[in-house]
Amino acid sequence: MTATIPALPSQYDPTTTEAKWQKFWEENQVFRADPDHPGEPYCIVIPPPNVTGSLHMGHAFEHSLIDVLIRYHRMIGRNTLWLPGTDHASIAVQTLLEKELKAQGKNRYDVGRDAFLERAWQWKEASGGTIVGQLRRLGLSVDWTRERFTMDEGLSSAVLEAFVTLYDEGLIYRGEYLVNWCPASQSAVSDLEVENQEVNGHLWHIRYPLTDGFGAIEVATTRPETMLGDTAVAVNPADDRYKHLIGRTVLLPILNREIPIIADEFVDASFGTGCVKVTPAHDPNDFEMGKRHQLPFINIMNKDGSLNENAGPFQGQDRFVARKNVVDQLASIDALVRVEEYRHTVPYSDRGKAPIEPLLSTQWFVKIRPMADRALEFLDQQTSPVFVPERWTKVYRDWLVSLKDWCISRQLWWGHQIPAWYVVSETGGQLADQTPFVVARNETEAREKAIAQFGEKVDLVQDPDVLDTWFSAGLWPFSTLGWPHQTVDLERYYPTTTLVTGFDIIFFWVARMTMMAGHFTGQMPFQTVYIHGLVRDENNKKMSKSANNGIDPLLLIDRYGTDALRYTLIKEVAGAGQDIRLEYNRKTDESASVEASRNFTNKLWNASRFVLMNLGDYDFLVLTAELEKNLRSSKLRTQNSLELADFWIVSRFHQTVAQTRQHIDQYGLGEAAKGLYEFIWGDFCDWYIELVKSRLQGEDAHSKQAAQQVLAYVLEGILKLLHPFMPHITEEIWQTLVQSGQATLPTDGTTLALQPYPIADRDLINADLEQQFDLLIGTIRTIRNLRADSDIKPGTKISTVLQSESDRECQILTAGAAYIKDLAKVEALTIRPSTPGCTSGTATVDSTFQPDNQRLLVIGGVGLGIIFVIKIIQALLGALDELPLVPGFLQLVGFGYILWFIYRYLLSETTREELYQRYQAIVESSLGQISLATPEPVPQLVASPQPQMAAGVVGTVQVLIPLAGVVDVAALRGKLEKDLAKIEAEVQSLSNRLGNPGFINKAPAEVVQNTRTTLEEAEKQATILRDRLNQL
RNA sequence: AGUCCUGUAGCUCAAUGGUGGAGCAUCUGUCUUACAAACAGAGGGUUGCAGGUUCAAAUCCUGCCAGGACUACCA
Repeated sequence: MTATIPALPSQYDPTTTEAKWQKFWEENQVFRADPDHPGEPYCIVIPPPNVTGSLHMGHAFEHSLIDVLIRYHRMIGRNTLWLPGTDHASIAVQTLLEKELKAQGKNRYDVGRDAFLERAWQWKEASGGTIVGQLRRLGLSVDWTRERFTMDEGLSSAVLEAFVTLYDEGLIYRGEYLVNWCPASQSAVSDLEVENQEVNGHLWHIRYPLTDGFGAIEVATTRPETMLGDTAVAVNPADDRYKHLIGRTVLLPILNREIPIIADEFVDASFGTGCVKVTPAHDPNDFEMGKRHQLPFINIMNKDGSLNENAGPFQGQDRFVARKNVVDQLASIDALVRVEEYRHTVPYSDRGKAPIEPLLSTQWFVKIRPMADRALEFLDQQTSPVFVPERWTKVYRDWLVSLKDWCISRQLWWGHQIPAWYVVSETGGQLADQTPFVVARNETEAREKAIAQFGEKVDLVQDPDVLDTWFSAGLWPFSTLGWPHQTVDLERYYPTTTLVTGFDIIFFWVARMTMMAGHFTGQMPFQTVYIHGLVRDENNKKMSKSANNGIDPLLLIDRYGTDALRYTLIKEVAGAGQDIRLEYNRKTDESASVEASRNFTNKLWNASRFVLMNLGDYDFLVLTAELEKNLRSSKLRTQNSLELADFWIVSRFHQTVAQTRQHIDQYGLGEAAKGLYEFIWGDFCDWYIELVKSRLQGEDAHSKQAAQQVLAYVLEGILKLLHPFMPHITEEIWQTLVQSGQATLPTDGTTLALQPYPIADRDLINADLEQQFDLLIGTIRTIRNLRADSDIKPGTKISTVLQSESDRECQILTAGAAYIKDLAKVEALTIRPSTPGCTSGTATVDSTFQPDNQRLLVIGGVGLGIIFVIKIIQALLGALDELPLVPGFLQLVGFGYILWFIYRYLLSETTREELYQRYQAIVESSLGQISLATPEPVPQLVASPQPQMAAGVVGTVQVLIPLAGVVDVAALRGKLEKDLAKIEAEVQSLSNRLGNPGFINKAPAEVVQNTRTTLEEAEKQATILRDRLNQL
């Protein structure tokens, strides 16, 4: 059975493993959603990546987060669906294809609409799968059988339905407005597709002479060519400098057009000269002013960005050429006052990468107000959707309140063509702005409508424009599930549970989905919106194409594995929604943080190898079933050879289960991931595995078996807990573990991904036990620490004395004596009580050791030990009888001890048992030394003189290690003094606090009590250290 | 300009108002029979600055400073 195990390499190789399981999951349709599954639905629709895109770190981050949520909910029994897909990205695809055509010396009009679209579909078939293939490498548990595309048949019909309905309801209209024009793509774009960039420009000051000949007025502009379209100059009505000019006219230079000086509140008298040139057809503010004052709207620009016939001598020139020429001419006619260097923001087209021109044109718009108000109602009255983190609610709300009508038409071909047909027969066969139109689901329906209105002889031409990609994206959560048809999926999975996305598209996408969903489905499309942060680069900058600072996730996956990358991204998230930073070295393509996660996968791999190597011939189910039975039948007793360490790790495990679930339920994915790291590496690998090693190699078959059971049980639990975060490696190990060492692909599709997530069993969590273990761990650490400080070689076995005045501490130490000896490499361990105020040199087994004559001394020592015990008994009797007659210091000490001893050990049965165990431990440790072959430190059972000892404190346990050979007293002293100084500072601080009446009176009693307890302990530690120092 | 987020060890981040902890990195030891991608140990802090509230502030309030994001832009 275990034959395959030794063949496992000592380093985990993610490359083959990850590909193997990705293929397995997909082939077995493990993630295919079943509407009939009994669980409560848990559905997430993917934020559709752009079909032209390739995987960037933002995708990797977002999808890792979603996959954790999805895998977790699938494992806790929810009916889970993660629906994937892509959007068609009108402008991006069109730009790409036009570039191709341009390389062939053609444009889209040369090839025609149909051929162009054919090419587009060909391109989509050939290259549109890139991003989808890359998503697969992330190991996402999406249901590929339900993959959608915004231009597939179903979604296209949803778009039609939505458009026609909105139009019929008067929520879509057509009109002439100023839109953001992208001369590069020659299309309108929405406000949101505009990216403002700071540029170094100029502010040109131009003089406009008054037509009546007396003086001139000075205006300033960053776009001097627009002066050709000026139809007024505006001043603030309250501006005393210009009041007298209002109503008079100026002569526009070059064109010599007479334009009025108007008064408008919009003008800021304090900026520049306080005079503004007004170009209503080329500036949004001027557009509003133009409407207010009924000014003429003069459009001076063609759609390609060149100037038109209204630009007079500059007709045909590109806008930037014209700008220079206009400036030159203004200078030549002395109308240019001055040129100022000026830093300002210029709107750029997000896709076309060219400066936007505000341009007057006829477009289609969605009337936003009624839909936004509906979404606001859901938010204000039903707190729907819920935003995580909560602060984004305000951003979302502000946006809904201030939304303006949405321009949805794009002068492009790739996309959903607008279902409006112009009755061109009414306008002489031409499609003009005023041509009447009908809106319908298809041409047949359009023709019927047109005939009804305009008679039999109608010629129809469909609107050539397409809809904004976000129009179809706004329908995504329900159109992908089948809307407008009432499908089983829509019934079962809508509204979806959670939407996970970045805050940069709350406006673009989230608000549009809520508006559309509110309107068409009467409910919000998701219950919760989890807004995650950005991935920043190593310099804390947002990763973006324009900054070219992206880090390729595939490069990191190749180097470290998908699991490592996913885990890194998730572990970095603090709380919900915080930005994360990714360490990266651009020269070597290495990332320290991903490497750390890779190391973690390797740690898990090796821990699992260890477990598998030590399980022998086993049947996984039998092994864990047996343990379950034993854990529950006898809890903390040890009849089943389960011991302290076993109960401890089981308790820690269930604690971790509870904590992990709680974190994930509250979107604390980073905390959950970090918690698992600590448990797996810290508790399980560093402590538990080390603790069971001797049992696995020991003689006690029952103890060995118990350890095997616990190892298997906890390891399987770990794999389940970690699966949502690191799906591949956990699947690989789990398959091997449950197949009793075989690592074959299961033929029945059995997978970790469908196993139930661990449930925390409160009965197995034992806080007291964990606390006890903390003392053992602390003690082991202190001994190791003293060893290192004292230059004791790691391989050397030593003697150690642990002394505490606390019964409880002595009990714990005794119970864990074997662990301490094992992990701190202690050969002779003495645990003994110390009376208060008498922390060393009592009449118990003394801790004086000498490095020679060991054999003789040991024999003598054992003898003396026996005599010592007898003496105690004698002293007990003697003291009772002869107390007044036996003076002397030693006897008094002995008597004090005896009284304490009786009280402590002899009055009850349990403490008598403890005494016996202690005695056993002492005997064992002494006998252990007899078998030593080489000279070792050995206890000399004489009270004085004091030896050289390394000393430390943990809790109120004094840890003493006798030192052999030449001892650096100064170093010992330095160490002790340093420790003491630290403790004394703490004592001082605590005393001060307790000496403050305000604190005693006002602080909660519990806090005061805790402070007192801490002070007592600190004082004890200080006493111990001072004592030790005195004896040096 | 407005809104929001973030300033804690060299780096990345923790700490229900109760007196600052991890992981990486560094340094020192160790190839101890799962793992050197490891193990054991150590050092490292005026919590951005200045006030205020409080018995008590990294935490709450105010103002600055720095970084970042978003929105709107003044021609």
